[in-house]
Formats: sequence, C-alpha cells, structure tokens
Amino acid sequence: MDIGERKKKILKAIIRAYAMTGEPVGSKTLSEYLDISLSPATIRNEMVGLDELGLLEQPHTSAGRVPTQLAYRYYIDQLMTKTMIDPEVRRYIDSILPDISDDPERLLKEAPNLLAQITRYAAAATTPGSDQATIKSIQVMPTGRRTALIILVTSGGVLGNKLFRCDFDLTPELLRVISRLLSERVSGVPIASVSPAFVQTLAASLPDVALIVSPVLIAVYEAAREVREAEINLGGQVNLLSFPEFGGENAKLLFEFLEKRAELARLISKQQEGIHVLMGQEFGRPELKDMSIVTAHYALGGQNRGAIAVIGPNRMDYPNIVANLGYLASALGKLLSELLVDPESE
Amino acid sequence: MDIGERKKKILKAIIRAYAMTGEPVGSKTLSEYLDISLSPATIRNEMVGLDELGLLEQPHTSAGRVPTQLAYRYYIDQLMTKTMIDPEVRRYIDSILPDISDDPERLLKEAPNLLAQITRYAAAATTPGSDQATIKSIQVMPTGRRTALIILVTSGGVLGNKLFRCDFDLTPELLRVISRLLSERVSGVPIASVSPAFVQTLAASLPDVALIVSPVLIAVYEAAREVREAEINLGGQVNLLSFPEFGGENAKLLFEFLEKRAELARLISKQQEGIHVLMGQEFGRPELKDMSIVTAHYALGGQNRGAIAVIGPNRMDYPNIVANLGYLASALGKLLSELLVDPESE
DNA sequence: CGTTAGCACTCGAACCATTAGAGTGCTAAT
DNA sequence: ATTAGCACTCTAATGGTTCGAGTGCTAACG
Repeated sequence: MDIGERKKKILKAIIRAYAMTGEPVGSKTLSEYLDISLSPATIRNEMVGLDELGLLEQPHTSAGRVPTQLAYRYYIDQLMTKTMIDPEVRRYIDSILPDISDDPERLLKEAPNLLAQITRYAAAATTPGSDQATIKSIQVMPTGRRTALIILVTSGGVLGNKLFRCDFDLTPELLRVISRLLSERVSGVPIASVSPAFVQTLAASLPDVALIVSPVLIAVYEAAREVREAEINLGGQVNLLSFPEFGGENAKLLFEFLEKRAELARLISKQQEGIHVLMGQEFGRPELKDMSIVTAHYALGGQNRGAIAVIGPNRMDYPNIVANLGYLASALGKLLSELLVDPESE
Repeated sequence: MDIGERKKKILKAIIRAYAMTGEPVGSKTLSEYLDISLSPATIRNEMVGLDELGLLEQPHTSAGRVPTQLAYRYYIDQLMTKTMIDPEVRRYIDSILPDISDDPERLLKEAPNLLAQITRYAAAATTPGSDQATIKSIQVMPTGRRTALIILVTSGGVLGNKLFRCDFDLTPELLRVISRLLSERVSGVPIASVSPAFVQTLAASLPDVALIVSPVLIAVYEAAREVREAEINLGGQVNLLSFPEFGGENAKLLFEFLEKRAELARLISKQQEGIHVLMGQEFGRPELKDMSIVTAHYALGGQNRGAIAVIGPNRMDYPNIVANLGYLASALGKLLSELLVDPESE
C-alpha cells in the first residue's frame, strides 16, 4: 500500500498524538505539530483521503480523527521508524537484571515486572516451551516415612515436582531401587513422550516391583505433565487501569482475559520468531478491541524458547515498546542460556 | 454495648439490605422487610438513635442510612448470627478439593481460586509459615556439568530450590561429598537459623573443601531465604471489579494494594487463631476504607500454620463468608496434614 | 406512652434547554 | 495546489426545573 509521502507523515503524526492523549486528533492540533507546516485546511483535505482509505475514523462529525485498526497494522508493518533503545533504559535494565538472574524461575517471574515498570503497560513471560525438551535429570527425595518428592529438570531448565505417598515405608534400599530405575529408564526421555502409555509400558517391564513402583511412576507422569504446560507470569496489570479505555466495564473484560493464563500463553507463544504485534480485533475477541499485545521470543541454546510480551491499549508507543522488548528478550535469552546451557563445547 | 433488641434487629436488617444492594437503606424499604412489622415512622425514630450511637450514617440529608465502620465491627463481633455452611457449597468444595490436592503447592495455589469462586469475592492463601520449621531434607541435583540445583523441603512441606554454578566440574565423587555434607550438617536445622553467619561457620569448619563448598552453601542460604518468606497466592481479583465501590480510581488503589504481596501476606498471617475481620480503616490505609479482609488459619500438624483470607467490600456477606472460609480452612488443614505430616505415631 | 399517619422540607438524580467550542466540509480567493 | 473564511454539526458543559426518595416533626390514635 502506498499512499503518498504527505499522507504518511500526517498519519504518523496522528498516531503519535493519539498515543499520548487518547483523544481524537484534529487538524488544528496537527498543524501546530512541529514537523508539519501545513494549514489546517490542507491537513483536512488529506484527512478525507485517509478516511476513504479506511485509515481514520471519526467518533462523531465534529470530533477529530482516530486511527483505525487498519491504520495501526499499516503503521506497525511499514510506517513505523524503528528506534534504538533509550540508553538510560538500557542501563537501567542492565543494572536490575543481575540481581534477579540467580535462578531461572525467579528471572522469569521478575522479568514481566521489570518490563511493565519500564513500559508502564502490563507484561507477560512464559516459561520455555518443553515440547522438544528432554528430562535432563530426575530424582526422588524422601520427605517423610511414606512420602517422597519426584523432582525432574528438563533440558530447558524447567523444574517439575510432585509429591507421592505410598502404603509402605520408603526404606533407603527401596529409595535406591527407585532412584536407579528413574535414572536408567526415565532420564533422557523426551518430555513429550512421558504419556500414560509410556508409564504403563515401563511398569509392565518390571513385573517384580510393579506394585511398589506404580505410585512413583504416576508422580513422574504428573510432574512431566506439569512441566509440559508452559506457565505464564504476568506483571504490571495495574498499569492498565490508568488508561481511560480500560475504565469501567472494560476493566473487567480485560482482567478476565488476563486471568485465562493458558489461553494467553498459547496466544503469545505461537507467534513466529521476531517481534510481532497482535491487535485485539485480530484474535477474535471483539470485547478486547482496545487491547494490543506485542510479543517477542527469547532463545535458549537449542530450539527451546519462551515468549515475553507487552500488553496495553492499541495506541501504545510501539517504537519504544519494540525497542525495549527486543532488548530485554535478547538479554533474557543470554542470561538464561548462561544459567542453563552446559558449556559442553569447551 | 447494649442497644436494645429492636435497634439490633433494625441494624441487622440494614446491614443485610446494604450488603445486597450497596445503596443506602431507607425506612420504607425496611418496613417492607418481612421480619420487621413496624411503620416507617417508628423505624425512623429508632434510626436517629442508631445515628447518635455512631452506627449509621447518611450520605446526605435525603438519602437512606449506611452502616458505619463501627456498626460493622459491632455486628461482626456481637450481632452476627453464625450460620452453618450451605450443604450444597460444602458438597461442591468436597468435590473439587480432591482434584487439586495431589500436591501442597498446587493445593495452595488453587485454594484461593476455589474460595473466590464460591464467595464471588477475591481470596488469598499463604504458604505455611516456616519460622519454626526445620529443614526436613536437603539434596543436590546436578543439572549440567557445572551446575546443580539445591533442593530443600521443610517440615512444613514447603519446597525451596536454588540453582548454582561453579568453576569446576561436578564429578559424581564431588556430588557425593556435597550430598553427605548437606545431610549431615544442614538437614534438621531450623530454617530460621540458616543465616549468613551459619553458612560462614559451616564453611570455616571445613577448611579443606571450603572453596569447593562455598557456592553450594550460598545456594543453600538463598534457598532457605526463599522458603522463609511466606508466599501468598491470590485469586478472583476480577470479582472485585463488579462492585461499584471499586470502580474508577478505587480499582487502581485496590489493585495496587493487592500487588504488594509481602505486605498483604504479613497482614493476614499475623492474625490470631480463628476467624477475624479486618476493615480497611483499621489498618491505616484510608484509601482502602471500602475494603475488608476476613482471615482464617489452617493448621498443620505442629504449630506450623498458614492463612487464607477473603477480600471484598465492607458490605460483604459475613455470615456466609465466615462459614465458607472456616470450612475450607479446616479442610485445607486436614488435606495438607495428610500430605505432609508423617504418621510417626503409628 | 409507644406507635403511626400526615406533612412540610431537603437534597440529589434526572431531565430538559441553552450555550460554547471544537472540528468539519465546502467554496472562493491566493 | 494551498489556504482563509465561513456555515454547519455535534458534543460537552452549564444551569434551571422537576421528581421523588427519604427525612424529621407534630399531632392523633389505641
């Protein structure tokens, strides 16, 4: 789509102004804008053109213009000038990250908070997907005479654990048997293949200890299942309450959506590599038409990767968000890789 | 405080009516109330009395009455008729709990959701406090050539873990040394005493392996610290957005407060045994004057205990909340004890 | 003497009508 | 092609009026 330089300039200016105020933008306001030296009348003429292209809307006859969803799509995909991250923000991120990066879990929990704090929107981060991950190590840890914890770590560094209880005492000897079983038969297995069938086959292959081992294997299965479902952490939801578009009833709809963790996780995980913007209307939720999500991925050593995202109103400050999100995603990937990926190559 | 039977009856009726509508209650509405057979005029006469006692307020001259904070205090402490839990709700709880009680962590995460769903308010649950808890078992779990996870379980069943990385390969032999050290010197120690000093003393007592062991001990300390800070899980915050008192700016204040997890955890944990009601004004937060918290504790075997709470507007339906909360707290205690406490006595 | 009907009074909510102003589209002049 | 000028439209704000809910008081009632 090419619409001519001047129209582009005006559209950009409208988007910028609307991002700040949230109010419809009029021709007069625009002509006072520094980098546009046209009279209101000329701007109006251009605006009717943009109207006809479906890029601008008027809430009512005597109001200014508001960019349409189409305009944002166009802006994001073609018009937006990509900026570098503000060095000050960058320094700030660099100063905070080391404090929270002692542990992958903590890092992924605090990352959304940091991102939300920087952007003043809400943010989310998923744990690395475990589809292709394998069970790196698995252990049994007694917690009582008849209870113990199954703990497993995936190659993606995600931790899963499940308590089990059995009807007989867990003697040290028994624990050794279980421990050997797990490290020999379960360790190294892809997470995805730890199905009920897998567990059953395994149990069947050990007829002499089947009874003893059964609660253990069930726990293994549960732990694997827990890990398989990528978790999502949110932060800064309150920030969204500052925006007039999320006042009243809309606040409830928005927060109800954010509560649906699983759906949200799927939505932001399934995006392609790179940074993408999803607008509310684009994922079949008319009630969330005022909301947008900017997604990015952080990469770990292998193909394992997780997603982080910024959630805000349509009129977000995309250039900045993209810069911040991109930087944080790569920093996050680097830190997590350091924490998790073995330097086998050395 | 004794105010006469009839005044009590009227106050109770006002509180009940106000709980439902959130609107000031007038004398006419009250006289139509089934169990009050007095004319509006008589009721008005009584109401001026309640006014003078500081139990009722009028938003403006020609509006109905609203119970004051004092009235609620009085109502909760003395006036309220305690009800049994609705058998249907009870059945519902009983049907859900088994599904989520395979694992203490999950149970404490889902409990607020369940509670919020039942009450239609928001809810919170803290993990069991670990002040008097000891380290029940502690283990090291290799996750890479030079990284490993320290995992500890407290006597309260809380799990703590911390990754560490060192500059030398973690040979099986080395792991065995660490493992022995941990089980001999750290296992059984009270959580509260795992201080930097403790760690240093321990390191000093092992001059020959001090260098090797130092990153391990730091991780142990961090894991213990993580466990010591009682976590809090929330659920159902969205429900609060349905109440007119939490519309607009108030929504933001409320949600900002709910984000302060640590403060909230402290607040609801420090309540005495039993069920208590805290009103917004009572904990020095004038901006939260419309909010109340009903707290209860669930007990584990020992003195260990955690708290659960319902968070809602002042005009909550206390009798029901108290019944539901009480039942859930005891059910939760029972389930957690079963999961965690060893049947040593057998 | 407690209770109640009756009534004047108060005050906010709702409903106009009016106005002010922001923004537009069109036309004619530059 | 641009822009000044102007009539036009529509919202938001303003202010006056009405309506009704709820009150407090007084006087009548059982």
